[in-house]
Amino acid sequence: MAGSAGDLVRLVAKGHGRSRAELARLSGMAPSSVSLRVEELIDAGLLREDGEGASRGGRRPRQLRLHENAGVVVAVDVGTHHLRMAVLDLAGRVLLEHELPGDITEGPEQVSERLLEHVRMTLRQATVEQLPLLGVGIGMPGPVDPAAAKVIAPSRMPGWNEYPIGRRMSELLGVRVVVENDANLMAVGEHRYGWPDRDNLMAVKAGTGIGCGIIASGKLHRGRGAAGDISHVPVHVPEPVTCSCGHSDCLEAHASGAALRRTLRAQGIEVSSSRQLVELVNDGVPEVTTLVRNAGRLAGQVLTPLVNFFNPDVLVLGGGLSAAEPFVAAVRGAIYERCLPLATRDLEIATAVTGRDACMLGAGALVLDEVLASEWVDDTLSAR
Amino acid sequence: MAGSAGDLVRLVAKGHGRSRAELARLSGMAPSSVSLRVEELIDAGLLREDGEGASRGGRRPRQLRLHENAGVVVAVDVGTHHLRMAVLDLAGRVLLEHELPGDITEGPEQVSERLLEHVRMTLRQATVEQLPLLGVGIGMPGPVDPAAAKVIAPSRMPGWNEYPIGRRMSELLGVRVVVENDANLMAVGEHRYGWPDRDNLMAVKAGTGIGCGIIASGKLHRGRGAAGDISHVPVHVPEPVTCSCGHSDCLEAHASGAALRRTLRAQGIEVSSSRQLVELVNDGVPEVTTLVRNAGRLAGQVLTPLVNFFNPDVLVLGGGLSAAEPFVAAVRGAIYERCLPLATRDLEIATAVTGRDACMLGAGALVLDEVLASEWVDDTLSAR
DNA sequence: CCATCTTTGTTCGGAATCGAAGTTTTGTGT
DNA sequence: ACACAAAACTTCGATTCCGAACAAAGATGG
Repeated sequence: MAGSAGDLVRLVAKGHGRSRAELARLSGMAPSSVSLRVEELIDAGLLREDGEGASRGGRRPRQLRLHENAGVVVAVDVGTHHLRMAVLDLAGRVLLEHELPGDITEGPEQVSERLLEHVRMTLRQATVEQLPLLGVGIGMPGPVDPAAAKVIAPSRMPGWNEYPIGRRMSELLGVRVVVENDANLMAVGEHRYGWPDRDNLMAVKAGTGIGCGIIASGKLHRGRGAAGDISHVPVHVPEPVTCSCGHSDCLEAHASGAALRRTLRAQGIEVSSSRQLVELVNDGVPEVTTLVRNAGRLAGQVLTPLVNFFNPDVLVLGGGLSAAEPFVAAVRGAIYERCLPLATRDLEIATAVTGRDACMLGAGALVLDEVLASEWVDDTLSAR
Repeated sequence: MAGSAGDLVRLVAKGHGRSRAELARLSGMAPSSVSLRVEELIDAGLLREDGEGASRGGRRPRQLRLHENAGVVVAVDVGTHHLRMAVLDLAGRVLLEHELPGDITEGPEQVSERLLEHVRMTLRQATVEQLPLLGVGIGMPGPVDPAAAKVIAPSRMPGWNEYPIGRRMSELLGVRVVVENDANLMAVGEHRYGWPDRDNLMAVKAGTGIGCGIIASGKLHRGRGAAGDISHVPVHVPEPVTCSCGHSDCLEAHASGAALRRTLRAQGIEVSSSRQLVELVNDGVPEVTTLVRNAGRLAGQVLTPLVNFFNPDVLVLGGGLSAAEPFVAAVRGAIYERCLPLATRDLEIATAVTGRDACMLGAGALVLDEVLASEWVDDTLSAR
């Protein structure tokens, strides 16, 4: 019925449309139509007025925002050793957030059971108790087929291949569920929360594994579904290490958190997580620092041609290793040294603005996009 | 006035909308509105009916096409040693086409003078004499700033830096002129004429230089303006050769047509053009074949990570060297050997469908997009 | 402090768009 | 050969949407 109500809601959600006049400009609709439509959306409980903004030389705009009681989404970041979860309102603001340890190798049944339990528990908390759940976004540390909402051909997740986690959660929670790769989500999250005006962005997630998410023209680029893989690019190293893919000079086999821990173990230094690795770097343990710096150099070596090729506005460095300054410095150095001046002139290289939350927030942003693009908006409108 | 007439024309132009019913489905407009609007467009001379199509179980559709007398665009491919030119109708069909030798090092004044003269001469030919010129698309063999319609920082085009060829042609011809890099245009041309349903495509142009054009989600990806550069990626070679960028292991310095000719000259074999190079390969001259195969291997080595990263549907090989079978075979081999199975499983690797016309046709497609997205459609409608 | 210009938002009549029902023309099944 | 379904348009009344003028609120500048 109401053809373009969704457009208006989406503009408000992204923070681009803050007043009726601005919505009219951005949506191309007539100011009068926008006014009417906004009135309906307010009546339906989707939008609400939020005081007045600053004048720009005339009457002050009556600011609009999404009504905080309209509904919430749940965003989940499933890591190899943790489960992070948040409840977001429709504008993407975090209402609740918590993390618990986990182990993805326990297998899909175990993990999704635990996940489900925690989602339900979280939704019973006072802050969000009465609010309808509209969707769930889940990030997984491996290749994902978003259409089927399954993990496919994962390397460090035994038992997960083809497990239909999306369908399962969707059936049990009764809402739409989107599943996506964690590096892709990091790109989405950083784009949405950190660099909303930069339409071409690469986000490198260097943690236990190494992956990259791509935002092209403001949208997540998936290619045929596997885009962003940088883990099996050959790098220049003296000693070959056999990778899971069968080659011996893959970036992942030499520069991932897992690879670094393996090397340290051979030197008699036992490290259990990427976080501990970074602590050792910050404590100034020379062997570890050298290793991490070298990993950064290798990552930079791989990223250089990709930056020339894709020519992004921003290169975001995230994941556990990005908390280690030598890693970041080495990546920066390699890129500035070897990329074309034309490609680096206006390039921003930054660590993740949203830090450890990037993937989780990306999951939220993705499912929010889906919800706001769905029939839900029109249905809610016509329901009252 | 007529808000969405342009959408309909564009759908017909792209070949997606072939009947009123199909247009209604694709545009989202009501069938009745489409019918009325189409009637107007036919009256205005923009569309015409073109017989009936095959039935799909009911009444046969009355097929629509752009009226061939509505106007034309000129597409130009400025090469280092040639000038190719065509006149296209609004649907992108070639009406006239011709090539003449040229030398880009003569400088911008000389070349654009010659270009202008030939455009004017071509437009006086009987086939297109009465038809209004609506735009010109120009491809240049170097980096281009499309917004300013200038060449920037070219390496093999002395005198061209910042030369405002777009503005100059536009002033003298009185129509809009778009200027774009040749590899980008090859991607556009191949996407439009060869792989219209594949939305992610890489087109490698291996001729005198080496470049790559990117189609992401169906649109030309420009990044910050320099996207697609693969010429200065380091490759593994025994003997360093200093490149114009100051490094010694750039792909371009070892695998471009210019580099191969230089190497052959050192061996006492004088070759004047990429075409002659390919002839020698086809004649089975072993030194040349080895060299070209090695160039293909190097190009493949550079493309491998890019294919993993971008994960396209299609990789198009074009430019002079792509006519040499050993070059193509070596690229294919390198990619299938080292890319991820997930990335190559559904990947098509093909030589340019439109052959030597790719860049020129891409220039036409690009300017056609601009014309059909401009006010021209609405103006023509309201003019009668 | 008042006139003027800007910007925001609303009112209301006319025009464009929709959508449901109808017409035309064809495949399909019996 | 016939009824029936299906697809491609067309007609026409009901609705929506636009756009120009207006009202509200405030900045600017003498």
